[in-house]
Formats: sequence, C-alpha cells, structure tokens
Amino acid sequence: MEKKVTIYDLARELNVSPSTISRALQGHPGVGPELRKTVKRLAAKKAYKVNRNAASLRTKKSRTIAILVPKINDYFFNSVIAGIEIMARENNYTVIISQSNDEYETEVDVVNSLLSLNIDALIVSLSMRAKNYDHFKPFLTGGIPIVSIDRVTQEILATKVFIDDYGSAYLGAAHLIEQGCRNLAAITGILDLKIYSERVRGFRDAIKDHNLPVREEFIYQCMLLSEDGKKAMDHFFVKPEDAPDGIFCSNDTTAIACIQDCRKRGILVPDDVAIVGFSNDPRSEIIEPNLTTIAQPAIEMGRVACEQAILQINKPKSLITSTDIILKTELVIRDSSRRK
Amino acid sequence: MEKKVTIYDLARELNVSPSTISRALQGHPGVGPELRKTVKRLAAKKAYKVNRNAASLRTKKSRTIAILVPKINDYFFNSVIAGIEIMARENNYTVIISQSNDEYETEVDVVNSLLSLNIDALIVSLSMRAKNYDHFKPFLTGGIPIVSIDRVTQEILATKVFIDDYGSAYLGAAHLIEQGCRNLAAITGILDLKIYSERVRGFRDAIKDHNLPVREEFIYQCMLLSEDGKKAMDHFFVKPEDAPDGIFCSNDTTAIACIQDCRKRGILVPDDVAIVGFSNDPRSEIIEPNLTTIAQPAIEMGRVACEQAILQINKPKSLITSTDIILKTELVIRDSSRRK
DNA sequence: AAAAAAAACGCAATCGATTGTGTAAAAATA
DNA sequence: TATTTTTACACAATCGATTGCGTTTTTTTT
Repeated sequence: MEKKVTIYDLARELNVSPSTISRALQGHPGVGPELRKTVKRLAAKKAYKVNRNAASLRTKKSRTIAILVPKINDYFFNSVIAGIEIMARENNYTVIISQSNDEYETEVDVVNSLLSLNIDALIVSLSMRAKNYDHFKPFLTGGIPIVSIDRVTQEILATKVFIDDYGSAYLGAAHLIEQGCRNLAAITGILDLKIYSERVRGFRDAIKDHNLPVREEFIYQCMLLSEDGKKAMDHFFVKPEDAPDGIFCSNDTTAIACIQDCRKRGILVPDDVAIVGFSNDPRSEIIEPNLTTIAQPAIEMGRVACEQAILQINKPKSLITSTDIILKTELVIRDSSRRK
Repeated sequence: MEKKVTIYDLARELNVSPSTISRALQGHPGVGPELRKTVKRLAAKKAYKVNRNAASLRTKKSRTIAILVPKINDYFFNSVIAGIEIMARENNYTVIISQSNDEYETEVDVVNSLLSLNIDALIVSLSMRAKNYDHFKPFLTGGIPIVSIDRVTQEILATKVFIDDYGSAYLGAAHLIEQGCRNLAAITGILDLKIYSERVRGFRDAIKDHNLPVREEFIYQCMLLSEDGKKAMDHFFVKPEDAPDGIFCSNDTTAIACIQDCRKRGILVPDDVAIVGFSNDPRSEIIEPNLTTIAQPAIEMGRVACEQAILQINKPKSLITSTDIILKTELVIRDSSRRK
C-alpha cells in the first residue's frame, strides 16, 4: 500500500517549489528548459501521475465526457460509444457511460447523478419515453455543453448529430415501391421523438409522391423490440387478403422479427412482402434473405459527436451554440426487398 | 452560467458550519434530527450536488469503477458492460470505459491513464496480445482491487470471474463427436491466454476420451476475426478429401464465417461439416442453419464482476484476496450441428 | 444543586494541483 | 556602471468536502 507520489514529493526531491513542478510538467514557459527536463525525468522515473481529482477541483475541468444512451448492449449505440471512445482517447479525455433503458425516470436519475461528477460535456441519445427535458437544464445553465445524437430534440440547446431521417425513410419506402410494392406498412418508434416522426413523414411522402394511398392502420407505433415486430405482423395480417406487401421498419430488430414471422406464416420475402430495415445491424447480412437496410455511420457519428463536444468545451461558455450536423446514410439493398 | 451551490452556501443560509452540513447530508449521528431535515430540505431545494472531485480528493474514494475490455462494440463485452453498469448504478458507482482493441500497447496506455483517475476498482478483460502484466501492478500496490473477467490470468492477483472453459469446450467437442464427427478441427484464439488454451485442452481431451486422434494441423490459432474464420477454412480444406467433418470455434464470429464459407464451397452444414461456436451471439439464431453454441451469461458475468469489485473495495486493503468465480455455461444445440 | 456524561455543533487542517502575484537573480539597455 | 527589463522561480490562496478534536449546551446522575 504505497501512497501515490505527488508534486510535493517531486518538489522536495529537487528542492524546488510544487508550483514549479506543476508548471514544468505542463510545459509552461517561465520554467527553465533545463529544470523542466529534470522534472519530467524524475516524474517519469517515480511514475508520477497527476491526481485528476485535485486538478479538476481547482480548474473545474475534468477532462471527462459522459455518454448517456438508451441501451449499451445494442449494436448501433454500441458502435457510437466505440466511436466516442476512440476520439476521446485521442484527445486525452475519459469517457463515462450510462444507460437509460429507454425509461424516462432512469434518464432523469442518471442525468442528476452526472451533475455531481463535474463532467465537461454530455453526449446523449434520448430515451424513448421522454416527458420533458428539464433535467438537462442544469448543464446548460452550468455551461456544460450537450451534444445530442441520433435521437435529438429541438427542445434542448445542443449540438445535434444525426442523420437525414426523412430522406432515408423516403428512400427506403420509394425503393419498396420501385420493387413493385403497392401497399406499404411501417413499424415506427414512439412518434414523440423527432427521429421517428421524421421517418414516418418520409415514409408517407414517398407513398404520396407515387400516388399511392397511405394506410393509417398500417403505421404501427411501438418500442421497436423483437416482440413488437411480431405484434406488428399480427396487426398487419388480421385480414391476410388485405395485408401489406412491403414493410418499412425503423430498426433492424423489428425487420428481422418480421422476416422470421413471415417464414412461420409461409409468406415469401421479398415476393409476397418486401422488407426494409434501419441501421445495418450485423444480423442483417446473416438473416435469410439478407435484409435491405439503411446503413448509418454509427462509429463516425460517435467520433463526430465527441469532436463537437470537445469543440464546445474549448469555446468560451457564452458562445454555446446549436449546430446541426447531418451525416449521410446509405440504402443497402439486399435480398429482403429485391424482386427480380 | 450559475456557479454550483456548495456546502458553504447552505451553511451560510442556515447559519451553521459547513462541517455540520456535510455531516447532516451524510446522515452522521452527532447532528440533530431536526437540523438534519432542514439541511436536506434546503439541499434538495437548491439542487445541491456534492462535488465528487472534492470529496474524492479528501477521502481518496471516487465511487468510480473502470472497465477495460478488448472491444466495446462486441456483443459479449457489450453485455458484460451492461451488466456492470446495472450493478454499479444500484450501488451508486460510476462506470468508466475504455477499450484496448486487443492491443498490448493500448492496454498499457489506457491502464496508465486510469492511474490518474483515482478509481476504486478495475474490471478488466485482457487483450489478446498480452506480453506481461506489469502495468497492472500499481493498482495492487496502491490497494486498488482488480477484477479480471473472461480473459483472466493467474499472473495478476485479482478476483477472477470466468466460465469453465475447459468443460464447455469439452462439451462442445463431445457433442460434435456424438453427432458422428470423427475428424475434428478447432479455431482458437491466441493460446497465451488461459481462456483459449483451456478450451483447446477441453477440445483435445474430449477427442482423446472418445479414442479419436487429435490432428494438430486442425487446430488453427488466430485473432478470431471473421476473416480468420475464412482463412481457417482455407487451411482446413487444402486437401478436401482429408478435411474435418466437425469444427469447434472459440467464438461465434468465426463459426458464422465458417458456415458462410461452407455455403460458398457447397459444403453442407451440418451433414458434411458440423459446427459449434462460442458465446451465443444474437447472430447465432439468425444464421442458417442456426448455430450451435456455448451460451455464456454475459450480463450476469458483468453483475458478478461488479459485485466482487464493490466487495473488495469495502474490504480492508490488506485483505485483497484472489477468489475465482466460475459461472455456468450452457450448450445450446441448434441446427449447425444437429444431425438427425 | 453540583458534578459527570452526553449531545450538538464549530474550528481548522487536510487532500493535491493550479495560478496570480511577488521577488531575487541574470541579462539587456542606456 | 547604473538602471531597466527579463527570466526563473517561490509564496500562498484556492477549489469543496471531510473529519479529528475541541467547545458549548443540554441532559443525566448522584
């Protein structure tokens, strides 16, 4: 149980003051180049590490970025986190993670506990069950920048990194129509979230623009879990003779559930029903038939979000701005929608 | 930009000393129940949050647990992380994550930077390219407990949470033999890691115990990436007439790659070659044929690891012990190995 | 009622790093 | 050489919470 070495230890050993040690280590001018080297050498030799708690207490900067996502073990968020972590490391930031489980209460809870931590920035993807966004206010009034990703809202003053949900969904739906579908259905997340309402809007517009009817009962709102996919199928197929021939899903989990459910029902994909998912989950190129899906640059999104966070951190507090950064998606056409 | 409220603010407002505020908030005896309530009420009203940096500096406890895994966006580790996060939250701990990308240098780097952070415990799964474990020593000499998961080593004094790799692999290989395979191959990770050497040992013993020959050239060591799976197939099938009829893979990624490669080669799974994977990745029940695999309780492993970490944290430092906790696995038999 | 014990709270040091300001010595200028 | 400017470093306050110890007040005991 050795105690950690502090700048005082180094100072004593070199017969200089602790402040000089601190400055030397930071490469401050005002410390002779000679002495600076000596200090750094000794620090390395004695395996000195700054006590970040002490430094943070003094400077009010923790070099820590917090991430809050609905679910950690989800492919998309997972990749986003990986992206954030990479960029954070490159810039010598530490990353804290937590999940809301898509529950509003947990989100509030987590956000509150983050307030104790003196984080420099928060990167957040909202929970499905948003009620209001008051719990984020202390960050803004405290000068802590928020970067909102994927599931964003205009109600928080934050840099937003997301994709063109409207356009992506439009593309997906249009693709289904091009493949001959005339009777489209959609599985969507909770429409309170812009991300999902935008996708549905794109879905609708694509149908309208092709002079087809939008069937309201074929827009199924849910939490996008696997079971929800099956329930949606039950819902769509109450009258099998009047069922959709194309389904646009807001994530791959439900899309895969649909494909599996089709198989059970003896419905052919893509011939009877063509299916498009969202995210390009690894499972989508494994399911048979391979899933057509909208690829999102998840890792890239993480990197950009983190980059923006760091940018904001280094900006004068009064200048916290609200930029929107929209990343490109790609429709990856596979067999689940390709009709020869 | 409001400044945060501190115990001094509360103290001034109530005309008591900061120490009393601190004690009241912690529920210390020695503060009247009356006053305690008043303090707590005011604290809540003014949205007071302890400054954890200040507290940590003083107490040398940060209520922070660090996780270091090879890869964040990997299903298994992902789930472990989720499990850790849940348990950590329940106990009011914060979780820090980082990844080594399975590289030794990065691992050393990350570990070193964790030393600045005054973490209370470290939960680590080793990188594939371990050279030595010296970088972990400062934690032990510093009284910071390490919990090692999945990829563990005896060379670090730490609580170890893992599975019965030997037994699981034995079971997997024995299962292949029962299904009629006589010529088994294995894809393994780097054998320096106990987890993989144990699996290979189980694999070998199962073959021996069934009086079959172990073919050394059919044990393929690699990083367990998807490409490695394909390379392994190339290797196994140099002489197609003398190729394995059963493959035991140390993870699902390579197992899936094998199945896909078999399809390309026109090899029937499981009839020509039966395949068993490891981890029960979500993809394993989607690939055709569904992958037989060893299910590991990933989230549970995370929970237990975190629980152990907290246990160690609360133990007198001199009592840091090295417990081994072995979790149960389950052979999930699916179509990739089931021969009728 | 006096003495002892307990309860309730304040004082001040402490954790380790940072940084504005002060000061001596060295270098540059007049 | 005397004076000004620079350089190189030290002093001491500060960040916010915690905690050992001391003091005052209240309660209990004899």
